[in-house]
Amino acid sequence: MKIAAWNVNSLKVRLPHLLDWLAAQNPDVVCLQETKTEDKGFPFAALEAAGYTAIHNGQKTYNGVAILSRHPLEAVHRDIPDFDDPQKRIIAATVNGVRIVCAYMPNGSEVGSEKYEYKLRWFKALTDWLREELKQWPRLALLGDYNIAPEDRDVHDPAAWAGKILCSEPERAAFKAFLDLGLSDSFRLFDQPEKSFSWWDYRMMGFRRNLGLRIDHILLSSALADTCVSSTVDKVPRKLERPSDHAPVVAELRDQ
DNA sequence: ATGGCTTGAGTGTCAAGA
Repeated sequence: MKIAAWNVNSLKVRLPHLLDWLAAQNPDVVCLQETKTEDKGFPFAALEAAGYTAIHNGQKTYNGVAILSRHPLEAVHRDIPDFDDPQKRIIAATVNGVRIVCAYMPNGSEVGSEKYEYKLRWFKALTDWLREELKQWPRLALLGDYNIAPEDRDVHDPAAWAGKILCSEPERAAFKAFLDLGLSDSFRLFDQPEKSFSWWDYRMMGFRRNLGLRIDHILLSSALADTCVSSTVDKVPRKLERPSDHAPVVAELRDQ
């Protein structure tokens, strides 16, 4: 089973790229972040025609997450339970016995800001919920835009980013809390090229100069990590006209 | 140089992203 995550930065704008990418890569499951639309604006019909059923947790202008699948989606769940949050950042479902959790994690704006405090509270709530999900679903994948670069090697200029948003120690500790649940960063299960990133700033020719961060991740429970045969970043869509600033990340799982 | 692009909202210009 091939699973993927992609922050599309507006599904309305990126739908042609998404449809081309689905046809080229034929993933079984795709988790989308920043659809930036309500359910009524979601392109269910176009995705159905491409062979995908979809579920969406939509919001106007900001956020919005979706799961696309070639297989039936079961036990659909939206939002973090018992966490009061109007922002639509979580959708989950079970596909072929694998619990898929799609997350658009908060950006945080600036270290010390209100949004940063929200970010840290949000991560704590997600971690607490995942601990319970893992009891019910030992085969679990957490995919999406984490808005955290876990290590200095995930940052093009670690000195410039030291202590800054996406790289601060409390954020990295929040990422490590996922690992402490027994999840593995699928990308680091394999040898990877130096300076591998998943996001590049639109400004300053960030992509051409590879001034990026690796902030989009696929974490796998131990039962799933044992079946993982590859984990990569697909930079091809980032090279297109009018791209998302994020590239899709992809992991392949051996069938059980 | 705290800017630089892109998007959605809405039609002038700003918030938000990372």
